Parts: sequence; structure tokens; C-alpha cells
Amino acid sequence: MKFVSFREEHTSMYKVVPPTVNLRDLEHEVLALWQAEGTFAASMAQSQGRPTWTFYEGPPTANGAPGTHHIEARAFKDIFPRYRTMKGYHVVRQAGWDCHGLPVELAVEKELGFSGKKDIENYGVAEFNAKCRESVVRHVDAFTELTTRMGYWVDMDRAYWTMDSNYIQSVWWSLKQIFNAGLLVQDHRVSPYCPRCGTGLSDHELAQGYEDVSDPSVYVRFPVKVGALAEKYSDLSLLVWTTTPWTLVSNTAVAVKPTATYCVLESADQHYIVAQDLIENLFGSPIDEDGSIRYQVKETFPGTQLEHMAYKRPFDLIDIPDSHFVILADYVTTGDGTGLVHQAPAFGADDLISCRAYGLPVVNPIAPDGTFLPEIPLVGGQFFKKADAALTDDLRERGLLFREESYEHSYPHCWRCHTPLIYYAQPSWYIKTTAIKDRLMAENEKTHWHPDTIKWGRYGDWLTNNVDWALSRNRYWGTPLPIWRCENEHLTIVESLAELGELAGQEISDLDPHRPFIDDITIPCPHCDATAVRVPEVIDCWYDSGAMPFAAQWYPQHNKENFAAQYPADFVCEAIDQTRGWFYTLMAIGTLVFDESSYKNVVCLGHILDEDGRKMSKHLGNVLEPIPLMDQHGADAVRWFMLASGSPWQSRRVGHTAIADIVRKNLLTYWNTVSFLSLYARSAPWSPADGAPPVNERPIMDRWLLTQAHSLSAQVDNALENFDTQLGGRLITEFIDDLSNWYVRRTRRRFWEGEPAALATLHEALKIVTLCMAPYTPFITERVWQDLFRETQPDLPNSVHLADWPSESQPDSQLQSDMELARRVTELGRSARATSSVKTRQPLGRALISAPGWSELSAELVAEVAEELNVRELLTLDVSDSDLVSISLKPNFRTLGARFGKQTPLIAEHISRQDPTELVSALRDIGKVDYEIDGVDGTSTIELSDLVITETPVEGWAVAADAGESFALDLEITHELALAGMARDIVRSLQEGRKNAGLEISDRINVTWSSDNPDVVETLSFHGGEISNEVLALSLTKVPEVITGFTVFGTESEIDANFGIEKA
RNA sequence: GGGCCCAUAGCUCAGCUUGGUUAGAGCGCUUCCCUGAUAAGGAAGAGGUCGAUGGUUCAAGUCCAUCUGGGCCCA
Repeated sequence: MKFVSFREEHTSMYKVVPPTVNLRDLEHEVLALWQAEGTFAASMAQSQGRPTWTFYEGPPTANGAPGTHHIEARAFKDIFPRYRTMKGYHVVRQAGWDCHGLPVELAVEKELGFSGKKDIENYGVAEFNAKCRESVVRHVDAFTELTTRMGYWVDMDRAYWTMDSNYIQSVWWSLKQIFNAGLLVQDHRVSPYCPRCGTGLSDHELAQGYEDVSDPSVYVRFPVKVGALAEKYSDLSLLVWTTTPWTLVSNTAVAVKPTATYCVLESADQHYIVAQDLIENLFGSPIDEDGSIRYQVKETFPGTQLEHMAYKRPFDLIDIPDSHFVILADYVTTGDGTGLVHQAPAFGADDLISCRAYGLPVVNPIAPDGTFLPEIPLVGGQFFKKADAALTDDLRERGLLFREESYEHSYPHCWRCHTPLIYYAQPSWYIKTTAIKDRLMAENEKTHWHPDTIKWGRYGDWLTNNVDWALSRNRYWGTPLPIWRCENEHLTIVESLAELGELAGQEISDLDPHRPFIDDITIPCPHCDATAVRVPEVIDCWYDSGAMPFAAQWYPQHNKENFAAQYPADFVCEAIDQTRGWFYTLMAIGTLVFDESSYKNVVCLGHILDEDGRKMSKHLGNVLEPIPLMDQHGADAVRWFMLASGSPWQSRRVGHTAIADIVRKNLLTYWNTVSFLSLYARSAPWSPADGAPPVNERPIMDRWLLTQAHSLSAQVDNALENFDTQLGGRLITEFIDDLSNWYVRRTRRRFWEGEPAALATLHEALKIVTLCMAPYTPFITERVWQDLFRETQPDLPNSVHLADWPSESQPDSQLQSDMELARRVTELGRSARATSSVKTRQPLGRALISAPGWSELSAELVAEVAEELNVRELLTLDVSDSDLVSISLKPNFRTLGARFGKQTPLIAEHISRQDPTELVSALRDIGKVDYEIDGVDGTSTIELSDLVITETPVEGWAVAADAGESFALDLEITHELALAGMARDIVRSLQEGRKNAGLEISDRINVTWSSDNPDVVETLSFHGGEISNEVLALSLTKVPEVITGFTVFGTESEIDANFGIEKA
């Protein structure tokens, strides 16, 4: 495609906008422009002093390369700050990087080929942590590149790093607040632990290592020792099921469900206590095949009645004082097993919680290497899983084994060495979040969730079942827990290096607060004369990120005022997996430290899947690399996909076709409209400074387009205010379609003529839609702003991203609904044309239209429809002219149903039996008709609105009808119409000839023609002026035979003539 | 094993809050039309038991229950 060239005196202030565009190149040019002009900084400076709208960036963990899913969250994190900035707010956007934690350590261990803590200790903690730090910096670079490339405006120069000394000290300060409130304590916790590697594992690792195994499944009798039931029934036992016989050594209690029904059952002279729901599973049918009674239920009672019932434990191998009775626990189910659950609190998280509620001790006979302690009889020194056989044998010999099976299930294994993991109680530091549960619930109540089902669904459930936060990790690369302990168990917590230095009597303000350096600092215990050393743990890195509202400001040592102005956030946004992650830690820490949640609005996104609906993973090889994806389609298109294709809250499939579609449908259509304006404004030439008639004096199409544009800005404003990017996107797409395929299509001719009203209208409409799109697609809109607006309207800002949201004005809803009607009628007209097989270029004389409201439409609007359909006259079909019209009726169930309820079908049937013409005439004359209908009480009154009427002309016309509106086309082609049709055919042929000859749109031509066809001769003589005008011909000359001009094209069979075109 | 979300055309998705008798859009497919911005546009057509079953209702894609399948989170 060639660019249009212009003579010097024809330049307007618009830049040349080529009709084709390479979005990738365009985006890189825009990035360079923003860089050169410091646009983001200008936007921040310009909004300084305005009301703040606060956004918190959830820091991505810098432990790997960013993926396409990061574009999703970042598109949302970008659009709302941009939108709010346009709405007059100052939106601080500080980037952040999550630096600590097991994911980083694991990545480094992998790089170094390590297989556990021993390797790290041998390598040296200082060296290892240095590698972690280096790995973080490396991965942050990749995130920075992604962030810049996609146009996510966030202040990366002032980014917070959770490994920064000031950040860590801020975290320490908050921990001290919590500690002082008595909510930070040391306790036991059960966590998955690899006995071979000697380390606990995170949930993330756990998920990678499930393997299917076959374990023993044993049912064991626990004899009941004392109490009323034990006296009443001989040999009474609790029947208990477990798949981990090795934990029976540590049996501490038996749990039952308080609300379930239990019973005493007699079978073969033995008595058992089991859940009633499970009797048949355990004992089979009550009646044997030969009719004898197998067992008998003696009595039933609720689980609560068993509480505190003492029993004889299965093994007396280790000492567990004050234990061995029945406790109540809600988590017990009666879906499998016996309904009585063996409790070993050292090896089960649920067990630990339930047993702790009864003050039971936690006794752990397993050494850190996974073997039973050597002094224990029977199993001492055995690996825990290997002990199952010996223990089961022993139970069998003592007659306590009721049944023995094997059980297939998935069990977590170490993903590195495939050793079965052990759930293992270890001392651990906790934040007692359960103590502030009510406050958390109250804060959640005030929070606006999008979608709101999360609030009391997934997230609310999580809060309701809140457990204390296990804060500590026995690891290396993390924020050290700032607690020093002396041999007398006195605890001292510090809030800063300054405080620590004072206590230690050393100047350490420049000390790296990480391990191992911090571990070397000892202090004299303030409570006694012993020396206190730091406890070895680091903290959960989720605490780091949850502390960012204040830690990012290095509060309270720095930025006290800033912090107050920016707490809590108006907006946070992450994917749904953060409900229990960052969304929780943010709210919990905010509530713990400031008694107020850290955010007011939260947008919770669904996950991104591949084209086949599978999760993207390196393992499956279906990962979409983000930068190549954006370079292929453009970041704007990818952003648009994330923001507006499908529900953001739902998991969505992302694929090339969907994104390519966005480019074609939205971005290129928009771009071409821009190119169109530039082309004709420059051709005219015209610039906004040249002026245009006031809007109310412009043609109806102009007034309509502008009212549509104003509606658009109001509706998109409303959608984004409610965090609904999908709706906003749909509205913009519809507008672009209206603009390109209705307004420009209908108005094209006025642009050829360089009409200021049309140019000014399109200019203004493009400005509004450009502003509305700017937060979605910051690149293409910026380029358009530079090309169409920056030069032509010097009073406007230098960047679309420095502009305000378009001001609102009252839309003309009458005009909008009139246009909708006109467009519906146009559609019917096109349909009628298509069925008639008379081509659109052939003018027709008249059409009859029946549609409510049609007769009230302005002549100007009717003329638009007539021209679009190439029909001379559009008449209203007169219903009273019953020779021409046939009427069909359908009952309107919506209005009838509301009035008649159950009797609706009777009324509807009655209506459809009436003569349609008579009924409609009567209703139009009188307004209502009364019927007496069988089965319906009293008189039934029918009104016009109770009917859906379709009026169609009788035979001989080409008809299209839909939903009560119809269009009938008179197909008679008079000689005069035929000539007019031929004239248009000739124009089209000549235009094509011009195009083939490569002429510019403004080139003038001379045309020669020859033909023996009398119709052609008549057409050219009758319509010659019109034709010349259309094709910019200075002359239209008949010649005996065609002279070879600039170009010659072949004979059109229908026209039967030869033409020659020559550039004038 | 528990909780939450989802299921609509060959594909990607609207519609469900507030029930109304012809369930839409885009892509793809077939035929035709139109084309001095457009990688466009228009018309017609093929393509749907709205996951299944039951219920509520005069009326269910829409409300309720159960089930099946998929996803996520947690064990």
C-alpha cells in the first residue's frame, strides 16, 4: 500500500497515519517516547496534591522467570491506577519484590546440585545466602523487562525489596508489637518432614511428591476400663481404625464426632463401640445367610456421651502421662473407618489441635532420622514405616486386632529422594491469630470483594476456620526472627539494628541482618545475667509480603506521614490462590498491628489456562512465553484479552486465535478509522483550529455519534468504577463497530468533500474513545494521541496518559433509540434486498415499512436509511389498508403472565384464535377489548401491549420481518431506475480502474468510452455529470474506439462498453 | 475426604442477579452481496436435548435439590 502524498500547501496539522500498522514496532516507539519524555514521572508529578487513591503491589516472588499469568494480574494492576489517575486522583504505585523463602532457596539448591540442609551447612550459610541474593536480583531483571514491555506503570526505581535491611527492621518492629501484645509464642506444630533429608517441606513441595502406595489398614480394639458402660457390657472395646500402625505407639486419645450417633454392638460375645453409620461396613448384614442373627445393637447415644471415657491403650512402650480417654472433634467423619479416630498428636495436625484442646501431652518417640528411639522395646531403632509389621503382629498375638486389610491411597513423598514423609511435631513460633478472629471477620465484612462470592465463600470459610499462624521456618534465607533467648528461657525481642546494637553494646547499624551475621550477635539478657543468643528460626516469607503496607515505607523509622496517607489501600489485586496467601497475611498483619485491614477493595482473578484448558506448566510444555507473545500480537492485544475476554474471575483459556481476533476486530478497526480521519483531514485540508458548525447544527449522524461517544465515556466510567473491565471492553468494542461500520460508512461521502462538521465530529468521537481505551491499551492510544491530537490541539496534554477522563454530558436517549430503530429497519431492508436478488447498486422505487415508532422518525434519519438501502422512498405501511397488509399475532406472555397468572395459557389460546386484523383494528381504535373466556373468572381485558404484532404486505413484494417489525420492497425496476443502476455500475467500474491504475484519491482523470449499447449511451448522457463528479473526471468523452490511456480495463459484460482512464 | 467455582453452537465466550414461549456474539464453514480507510463490512444458511435427573411455577438456560464431569484450594 502506498502512502498518500500531498502538495506542500495541502498539509494540515494531522500527522500521516498509514492504513497499515505493525503493532509491535508501534509499541516499541511508544516505549521510547515515554522514556524520552518521562511520561510516567510527569503523570505522577501532575497529580501531586490531588486526593490519593492507593494501590499496593503484591510482590512477585523472584524465584523464576515470569510467565504469561503475570501479564494477567499486572494488566489489572495497571488499568485501575491509570483510570483513577484520569479521574483526578494521585495514585502511588510502588513496585516490590518478594525476595526470601524456600522457593528461592530451592532454586539455588538446584543450581548448586544440593540435596538438603547438610549440603547447605557444609557450603556455608553466608555463601549460600549470597547465592540466594544474587538469584533474586537476576530474576527481578526478568520481571522488570516484562513490566516495562507490557506498559505496566509502576515505580520500579523506588521498589521495595523484602531482603532490604530497612524492610527487615520494619518487619521486626511489627513483630515486636505482636509479641508485646502476647500474640507471638513458641509452640509445637505438625508439619511434613523428610526424615532422610532432615528438613521440613513446604506445601508447595508436598504437592509435587504424592505417590500411590499400599498401606496396612488395621481395626484395633481399645478395651474400655471403667464407667457405666464398661460395667454393663463385658469385653467392651472402642473399635479404632488406622492406616499408620506405627503411630499407635504414640496413641494419646481417641476422637469421636460430637454430633454423630454411636452405639454398643454385640457380636460373637464381644461388645464394641462404633458409629452407627458404619455398622454394616464393619459387620455386614445383621442377619446371616442362614437366617441367624450376626450381631445386635444394644443401645445408641450421641458422641458427646463418650467424652472422657478411659480406655486401655494398645501399646505400653513409651510414657504418655494423663492420657488415653475419648475426646470430641468436629473433623471426625463417619464416612469410613469406625467413626472413632486414633490420636497421635505428634504426627497429625488435626490430632495436635484436638488433643491440645484437652491439654494432652505431645510425645514423639521418633528421632529426626525417622527411626524409633533406640531404648523403646519392640521397635527401637526401626525406621518408622518398617515398624508396622512388628506392631501389627504384636496386636494380633494379644487379640486386639479386629481386622487387617491393605489400603491404596496417595501419600506424600519427598520429591527429591522419594522417602515417605512423616508428619512430625516440631517446636515452632506462632502468631495467635485465633485471638483476633472476630476482628478479622469484622474487617472482612467491610471489605469489597470482586467477585463478592469470595468474601464469605472461600475467604470467609478460611477465616472462620482460622488457626494460629505458624510463623517460623528452620531455614536460612529469610527474615531472621528477632528474638534472643538466654539459658533461663528469658525472651528479648528487638525492633531494629539500633536497639540490638544498644543491647549488645556494639555499633552494628550497617550489619546485614540476615543469617549467619545476625546469629553472631549476642546480648546480655536484660532479665538475668546470662547471655542471650538469637533463636535459630527465620520467618515465613508470607509475613514479609503481608507487611509491605508499612515495611515498604520502612515505617516507623522512615516516612511516618507518607504511611498514614496511604493506609489502607483502596485497591489490591491478585489471582485467587492468594486468598489464603497474600490477601490473608495483608489483612491479618494490618489488623494485628494497626487494628485495621490493609485494603478496602480486592479484585480476585481466575487462573490462565492453555488453549486446551490445561494449567500451563513447564512439565507439559504448554507454557506461553510472555515477551514473545507480546511481540507477536502486541502488548495491547494481550492486555485487552486479559481485561475484557471472558470473566476475569473465571479461569480462562488463552490462545493465539483469540488474541489475533482482538487485533483484527478492535485494534485495527480503530486504527483504520484514525487513518481515515487523518487521510481526509489532510486532504481537505482541515484542522480543529479551522472550526466547524456547532454540534446542534450538524447532520443527524454527527449528533448521534457524539451522543454515543458521551454515553460510552459515562458507561465505561461506571464499569471501571465497579472494577468491571469486561463490560467496559464490550462497550468500547461496540462503539468502535458503530463508529466504523455505521457512522463512517454512512458519512464517507462527506469526508471526500472535506466537510468540517464531519471531520470535527469524527475527531471528537475518536478523542473520547481514545481516552476511554487508554487504560486498556496504553500504546496504540498514545500513538493516536500523538498523531491526531497533540499537534492539532496544542491546549491538550502531551500524552493521552496525562489527560483527564472525558467530561460527561447528558446523552440524547431519544436520538439513540431512533437510530436503533433506523438500524433495525436497515437490517430488515438488507435482508429483503438479499432475498430479492436485486443487487444493492440497483436503485429501487419504494419500500413499505411497519414498525412501532417508524412514522415519527425524522425525515433526515429516514433519508439515511433510504440511501443505505438505495431505495428512493420509504413509506409507512398503513394497517388499515387491509388489501396490502396481512397481520400475524402472538401473545405477549410477559404482560399476560403478570396479570393472569395460572390462566395465562387460556387467555393466550383465546387470543391466537381471534382474527388478527379485526383484533388489532379494534385495539387501535378503542385501546382495549373485553372477553368472556371459559375457565377464566370474570371479564378478561386485552390491551395492545398484550400482543406482539407483525404486519407484512401481501404477495408481490420482497419481505423481511422480525419481532413485530417488517420491511417490504417493491421490486419493480422502471427504465429510469435501470439507467440509474447502470450509472452506479459504471462509477464502480471506473473506481476500480482508478485503484488498479494506482491513482491517489485526489487525482483528477480524463475518461474516454465507447459503446454501441443504447442504454449505455443514454446513461452516460443522462447521468454523465453525476458520474464525472463521483470519479473526479474532468472530461467524459465518447470515442469511436478505446484509446490506450493510463490504464484500460476489460469490457463489463453487463455494461457492454469500453473505458479508458488517463490521469489529468 | 472437605470447601468453592465452572459446564450454553465445531472453538472462545455473553445471557442467569430481576423466570416470559424464536437462547445471542465473535471465530470457523457454505452461498450470495458490497467495497476510493479497513488484514474490513452486509445478507442468508448449516450448527444447541443451554452437562444429567428431579422439583418449584401458568411458564425454567435463568430459581431449588441431587448427580456426573472439569478446575482451584485445603487435607
